[in-house]
Amino acid sequence: MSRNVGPKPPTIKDVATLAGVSMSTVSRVLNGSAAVQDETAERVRRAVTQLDFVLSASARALRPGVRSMTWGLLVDAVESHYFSTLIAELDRAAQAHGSTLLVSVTQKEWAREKHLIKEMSSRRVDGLFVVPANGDVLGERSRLAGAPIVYVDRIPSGVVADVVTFDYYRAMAELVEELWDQGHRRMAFIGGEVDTDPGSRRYAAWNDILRRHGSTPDPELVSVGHLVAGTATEAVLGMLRSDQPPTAVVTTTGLLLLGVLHAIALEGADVEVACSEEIDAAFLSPVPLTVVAADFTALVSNAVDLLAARIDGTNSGPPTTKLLPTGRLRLEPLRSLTS
Amino acid sequence: MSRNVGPKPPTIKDVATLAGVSMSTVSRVLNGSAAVQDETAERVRRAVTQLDFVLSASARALRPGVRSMTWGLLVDAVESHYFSTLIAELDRAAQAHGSTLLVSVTQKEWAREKHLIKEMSSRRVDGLFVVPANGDVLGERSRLAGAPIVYVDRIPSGVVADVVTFDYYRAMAELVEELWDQGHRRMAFIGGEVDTDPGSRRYAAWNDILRRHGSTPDPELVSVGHLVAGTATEAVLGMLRSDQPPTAVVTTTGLLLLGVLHAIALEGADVEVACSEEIDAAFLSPVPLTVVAADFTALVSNAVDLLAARIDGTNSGPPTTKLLPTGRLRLEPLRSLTS
DNA sequence: TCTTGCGATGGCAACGTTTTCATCCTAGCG
DNA sequence: CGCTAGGATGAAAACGTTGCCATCGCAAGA
Repeated sequence: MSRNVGPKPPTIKDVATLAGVSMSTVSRVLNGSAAVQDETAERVRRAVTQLDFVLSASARALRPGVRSMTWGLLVDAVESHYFSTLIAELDRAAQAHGSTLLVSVTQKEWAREKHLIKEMSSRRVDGLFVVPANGDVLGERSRLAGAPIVYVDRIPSGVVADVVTFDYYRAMAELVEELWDQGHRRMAFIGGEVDTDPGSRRYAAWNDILRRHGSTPDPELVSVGHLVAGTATEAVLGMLRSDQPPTAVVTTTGLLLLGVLHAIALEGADVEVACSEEIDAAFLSPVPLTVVAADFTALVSNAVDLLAARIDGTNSGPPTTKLLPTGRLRLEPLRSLTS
Repeated sequence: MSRNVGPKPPTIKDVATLAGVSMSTVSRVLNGSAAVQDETAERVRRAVTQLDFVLSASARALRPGVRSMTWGLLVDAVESHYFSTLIAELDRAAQAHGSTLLVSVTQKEWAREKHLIKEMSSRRVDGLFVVPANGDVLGERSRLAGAPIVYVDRIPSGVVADVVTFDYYRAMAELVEELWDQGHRRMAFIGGEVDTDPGSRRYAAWNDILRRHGSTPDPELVSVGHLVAGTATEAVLGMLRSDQPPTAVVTTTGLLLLGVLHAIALEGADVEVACSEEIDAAFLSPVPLTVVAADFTALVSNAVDLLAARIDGTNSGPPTTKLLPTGRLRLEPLRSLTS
């Protein structure tokens, strides 16, 4: 049970001693917070490299009013392409800004999100990006003090807060409109969670557009609550094998799209498919596909600008919600089933 | 430019005052580090909830010998399924252990990896998981003191360190052997970076197995250095259109597999494909597919056990390298091109 | 009754920084 | 030559927490 003690990391005091100056001077050189004579500064810098010294973020964070140059990102779950893209873009943006991004996972549990917000705050991140989980029934979210928060992609329930997300309602509305224009009258809807954002916005759009055209969605063709691809596959198989199969299938996430395509490939069915998210294997689809193209770079740059303005106090106005527009991508199958 | 100052978060002193005890007692209650009378403890706990107090991780980390109950994960890049799986599993494991996982991205740059290791150490994480980037020519990696490090998935170059990875050499060797046994004599190899781990292990296996069978890989059928799917697609297209097309294509990552399948789908070619990584859209493949199945749960639990033992000093022996075995998955196409 | 021992609690130093304040030195000016 | 202004540097007080040590009170044993 020998304690694992490597040689303790050097402190600012060690650097000071080696350079023959005071701790204050070292601090000034490292932060550029005050003028230091060139020669002295050079000596300090040499000592720093020689000792391979880095300032202790913990000790630094203790002083009030000091930026940690660290941002936090709380993501609800780590499934799909969508999540990697978000992290990659945010990390790039943070790096460009000179900050470090720390990521953690809430597993879609509100209790965990709350805990992690506190945890990150206690590590004194300058600000937080959060993909909110559901479950805040007591409106606690609004009472979370500490670092400023920008909610990303999902709209948190029952709180006025800074949010940046895509206009998922409009995106889905356009998908359904397009299918309608193509003449499809028997469309199926395969969805995930529809009580919570952004599933709720997509589901609402689906219903609204059909009703606007005087059509009521056939309950046989609506199947929601899917959390994995497998159940979506089964649902679609059932529909395709019925006496009145759909001519088009609308779905929401990339995960479910794979499930849907699986069923279609198994049956060799000839239906049109539309999805609210992209997937990178889209070119393998056996049927025509329309997907919503979301510009994550725009999402991230909006979120970053907003958070940065909150952090440095440039923006102290009321919370804002920003809905970003989306594009659309139509893909014909490379190898049609019916060829 | 109004400073964004919310009401300062409460300190342990505030809790002590409210509960009518000393700071020491509050600390004892919160850490369970010593006996406190039930009634007193209860009063403290009430004060804590009333003030919504959380210990400052920064201040706490300042004391020597105190665990932060935080682990760091440095990942080289955020592409592909592989990466999400790793994070998800590690996060689960950390949570089960009672620790928080902080993730950051090295973007495959050694300088950034080094900086982030220092950064995380300065935040006093108890230990680090690192998917190493390449570029450590000076052997600096071994001189990184601070928290214990377990390298994951990739073997860092030129350093003796704790590593947990899959046996990618064996996995690739088995793939090639299997194709050989099936009678394939013109196999193509599409690879990414082959100078660095794990690409180098895979490339070596490919070469070794062919040579062992007395066959020399046809240079026309070997194309490496692909970083995106597009170039792989072009390479495979060229091969398929030549007068002596391959009968099988071997590739390494999920990203490249998609590129390969794209070419095959475009040409309507009838070749066998093998890949060293899984993809979730495998069922859409137009041709038979053999993929290596890697058990990430095993990878993570091995890494976690190792790190935990290093942290609490249970294991202070020399560094170990662990190569985990892999499985194999054969998938017939749902809808064959030639049907 | 006096002592001893122990359980519960409080006081205080230390952890590694930043920053204010004071001090020192030098150059410039009368 | 004397005085001052100002630039460079050092000393020391926080920041919020933990752990050692001291103190206090009370019960048990002599």
